[in-house]
Amino acid sequence: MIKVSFPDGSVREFEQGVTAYQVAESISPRLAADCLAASVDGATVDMSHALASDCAIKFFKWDDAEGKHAFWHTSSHLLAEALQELYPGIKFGIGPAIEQGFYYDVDSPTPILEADLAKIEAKMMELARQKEELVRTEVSKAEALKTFTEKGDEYKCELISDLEDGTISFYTNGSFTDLCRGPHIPNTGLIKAIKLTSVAGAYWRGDEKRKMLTRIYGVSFPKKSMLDEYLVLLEEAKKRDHRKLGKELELFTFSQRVGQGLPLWLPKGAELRDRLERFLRNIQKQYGYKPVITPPIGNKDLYVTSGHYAKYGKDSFQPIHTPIEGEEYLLKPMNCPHHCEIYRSKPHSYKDLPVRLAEFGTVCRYEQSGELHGLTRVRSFTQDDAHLFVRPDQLLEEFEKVMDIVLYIFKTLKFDNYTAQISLRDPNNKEKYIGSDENWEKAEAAIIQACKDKGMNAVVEYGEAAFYGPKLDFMVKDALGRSWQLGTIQVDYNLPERFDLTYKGADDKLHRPIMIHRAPFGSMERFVAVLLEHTAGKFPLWLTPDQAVVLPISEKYNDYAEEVVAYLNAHDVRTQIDDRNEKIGRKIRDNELKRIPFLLIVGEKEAAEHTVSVRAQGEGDKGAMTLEEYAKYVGDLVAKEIEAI
RNA sequence: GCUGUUGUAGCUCAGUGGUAGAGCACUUCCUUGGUAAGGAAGAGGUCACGAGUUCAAGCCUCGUCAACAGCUCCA
Repeated sequence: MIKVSFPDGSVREFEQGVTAYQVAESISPRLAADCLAASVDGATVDMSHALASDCAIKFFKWDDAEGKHAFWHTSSHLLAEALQELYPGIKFGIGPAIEQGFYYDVDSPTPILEADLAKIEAKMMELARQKEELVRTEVSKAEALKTFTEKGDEYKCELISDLEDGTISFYTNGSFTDLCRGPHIPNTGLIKAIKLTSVAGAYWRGDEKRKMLTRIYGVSFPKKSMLDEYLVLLEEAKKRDHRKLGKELELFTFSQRVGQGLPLWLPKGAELRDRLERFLRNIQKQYGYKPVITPPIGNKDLYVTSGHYAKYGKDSFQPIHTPIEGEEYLLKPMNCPHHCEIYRSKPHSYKDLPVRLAEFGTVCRYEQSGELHGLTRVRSFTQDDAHLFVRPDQLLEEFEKVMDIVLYIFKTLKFDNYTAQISLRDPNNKEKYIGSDENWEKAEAAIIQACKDKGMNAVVEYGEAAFYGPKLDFMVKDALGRSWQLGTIQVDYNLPERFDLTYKGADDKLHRPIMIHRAPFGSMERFVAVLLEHTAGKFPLWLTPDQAVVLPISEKYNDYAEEVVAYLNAHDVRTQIDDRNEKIGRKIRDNELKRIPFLLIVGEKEAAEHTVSVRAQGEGDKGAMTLEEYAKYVGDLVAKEIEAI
């Protein structure tokens, strides 16, 4: 007999070799039917896993992440089985579960097109209805290689050759056997609804030099109604897409004639962006930053010195050749080298440091065409950039102060579900980076220490550092769950060396400052994009383009409405008039759809009493206020939003 | 850059080889109103661009440009 303990603390005895399923069944058959996978001493296993000794068990259902993961993983095997039947000679890469569904990478002799997805779905459902059991077998490396060599699956053979002998398992469902670690759900009959969402290319093993396989994405559910709900949710998310909202709210546009990835900011968008910039400028002023301005181009030598040319020269807009032979300029791809030259423009004493140079600097990068994405990835964008030149004894404090700025901004704008990511070098690929190990270690230690001091829960990602130094990045997800880097803080020992930056110490000797690169928004473009998706276009009052629209009941009150508009604009409430010849219900509807925070209705009564009837977005009629009262009311709301901390 | 999909009026979209369409927006007129769509009339298109096939191309073929999904990349 073995002792099995449960999450509630209870312990029960079972025969040795009892399966996880049987344990669940002994509690209730209902539970057993709902369980998709189990955890035994912390390792996720199949429900058919036999318990060999005393252990702690936990069951995973659909509502658990592990349950969904097993469900989708099995769905990918079901997809593979369907593909194997429909496309003879097809070869398989990998087919994992992902955050929202699953995919399988395949190499098919006949191309698989989007139009084929319905047919494949139908085949999958047909196979699912046969309630095929997922059977696990453990095999030796030699056997595994033999199986897939005979099958002609070279991708699987490559995967197997990287595995340790003795750890290899196969899973079989129906006619399909796959190399797989598991775990899987008990049988494919649990899969009741399937949607194959897209087909796309994906490089084998993520290497663009290798063959591009066909990747089929899908999502599946244990109930048909869940799929319907999922599709509705997806539609809702698409309504928050910043590209759609940017057009609807007249914030920005693109023109094929101007060029790909080159955003045009419309008046409302430009004003909004200006408010964000002023907001940050005010903060930076308090933190001792000094504004600088640098040109939109720079001599190629500047970027050769910084090392950027060697690393990114090919990905920049190519050198501009001037009428004079031999001169070469680049469109500025980053501001750091310019700021280094500003630092060099005079000698510095240790007493001058830290020097904090800030610039809303517009940069140009020739991003691959396939990478461009709305305002989140463009070829010309403005960084809310600053470079801090600090002494070693100031590094930690200055780094933490930058973190305070980023966190203050996120808090004010209610970005509460960000991820802090410590981006370090790829330890196996150090040649991608410049500078000594010693400097990298110091820089990494400073970031880790700062996160510790601030109690910041950060994930560490290797291989995500900049080529000159490690970073602390703040990642925020868009409406469809794609992660974007917004704020970034970087520690850099390398550019000060390359530019030979110095300050004179108390010892009368020259010392090297350390640079902190930072951009709390990241870029104005990307920040506005993600903000749009987060707020679904309902910006906070202090940022929103039009804070109020005055709606006259009829044309007779247009004159009074104009008075109201003039008064409010003079008292810092951004106000427009809707003087169209329409009924009041129509004007309310149209302006609500434009996400105007306050609608001010004026008719006979208001004109006589010198008031406005206030209708707040999502709240309805708030009654009449005098103009003075309303202006103060809005002013107070705005003040509260900006001092949110 | 790569794989796949798409491109028709300001917006959302219908139109699969034979005289370019709808709804909304826009303009004018009627209506002058009290908290989410009042009525009528009108104007608006080089069917992304360029070649080709055809008696005839928005529709078929090829190329270019751009957008979308994903991969790769991201100073």
